[in-house]
Amino acid sequence: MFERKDVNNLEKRIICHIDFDYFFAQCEEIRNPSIKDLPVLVCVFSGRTKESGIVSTSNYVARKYGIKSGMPIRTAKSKLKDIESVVFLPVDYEYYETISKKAFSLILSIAKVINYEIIGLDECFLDLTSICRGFQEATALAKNIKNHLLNELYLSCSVGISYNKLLAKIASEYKKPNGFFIINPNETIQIISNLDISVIPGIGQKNKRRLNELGIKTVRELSEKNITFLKKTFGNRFGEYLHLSSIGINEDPINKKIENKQITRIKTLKQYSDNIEYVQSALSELCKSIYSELRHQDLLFRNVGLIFIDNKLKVTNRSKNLKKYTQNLNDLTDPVNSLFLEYISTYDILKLRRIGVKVCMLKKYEGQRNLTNYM
DNA sequence: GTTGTGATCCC
DNA sequence: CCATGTATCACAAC
Repeated sequence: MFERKDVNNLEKRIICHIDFDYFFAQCEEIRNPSIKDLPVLVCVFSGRTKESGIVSTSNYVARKYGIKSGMPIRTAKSKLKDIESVVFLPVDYEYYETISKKAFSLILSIAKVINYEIIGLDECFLDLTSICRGFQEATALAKNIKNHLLNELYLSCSVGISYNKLLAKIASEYKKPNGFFIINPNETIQIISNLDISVIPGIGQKNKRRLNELGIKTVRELSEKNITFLKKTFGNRFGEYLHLSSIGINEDPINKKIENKQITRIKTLKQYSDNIEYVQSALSELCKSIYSELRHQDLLFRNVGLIFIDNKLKVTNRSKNLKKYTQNLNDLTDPVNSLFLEYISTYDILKLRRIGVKVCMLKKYEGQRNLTNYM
């Protein structure tokens, strides 16, 4: 009884964050080790022109030259124009997925955790509270995991251990790549205070800039701001989150049962287009792709949305709720078509660059059969 | 509460 | 004509 109380104390948890290093590019290195010492750039080619698209992930050799995620391929090429051999590869999501699955099943075979959370293809949290007696045991376990990943899958990762998710993630980030770092409770403030605010998840380009404009650059400076000020400036929820994060407090639970809330498919058109039939056929492809994902996950949906991105990269959304949950393809394509026609009717000239289809308000199909009697 | 839209993040 | 694809959340308006 007393022990259980301890385990439930959120301050006393043992949380481990594992992050596979430069994952997509590392997968390519695993497939073809001969490219290891060259800059490797895994790219999303949009198909508009031969070179249009962005860099998804690059290895650390490429990063030395200033290559970053999200950078246009053209920009990356100009940064690397003096380098003799550079490897540009298109994303091969399915291949990365197979490596990812192997890696996580290996991790879970070593750490018999009840509570874990997999995020995307390259990240997970493990709650080691109930299987380790302290950070020391957790360290041994984590190093064991690191070794197995490296020896069996040739995969390097960075690991952070601390007593909550926020700090575990900051810790894994801290010594990347192939890193390992622990943040003990009594060291938290000292370690995080001098870090840039961008180490806090949720502070990206926009929020970093806003905070900088308020004179806040480091975590310490953030912690010195009044919480009511932060709430007023950034909204209640995010403001409170910022304040608590700045002093290392985070009580987010680890839970593996986070279900998809939406499924989106976005596509860049080959050329700007106001040709209705052309766009409609593209939309129809996206619908089919979403439909197969819905079937794959056995999900019903109740909301259908469209995303339009025009030649000026302005984003517009249109969506509508359906009368009830459904899994029919027609219940997807019909609203998509009507939303599209509604949207274009408000424009004289339309230059679409990218289009997207989204379904949300998702629900597992299971059990639904029993409920139909009552509907 | 429900519904629709835009902002932001991360890669 | 450099700028992907996907997910989550806040918030306004009803």
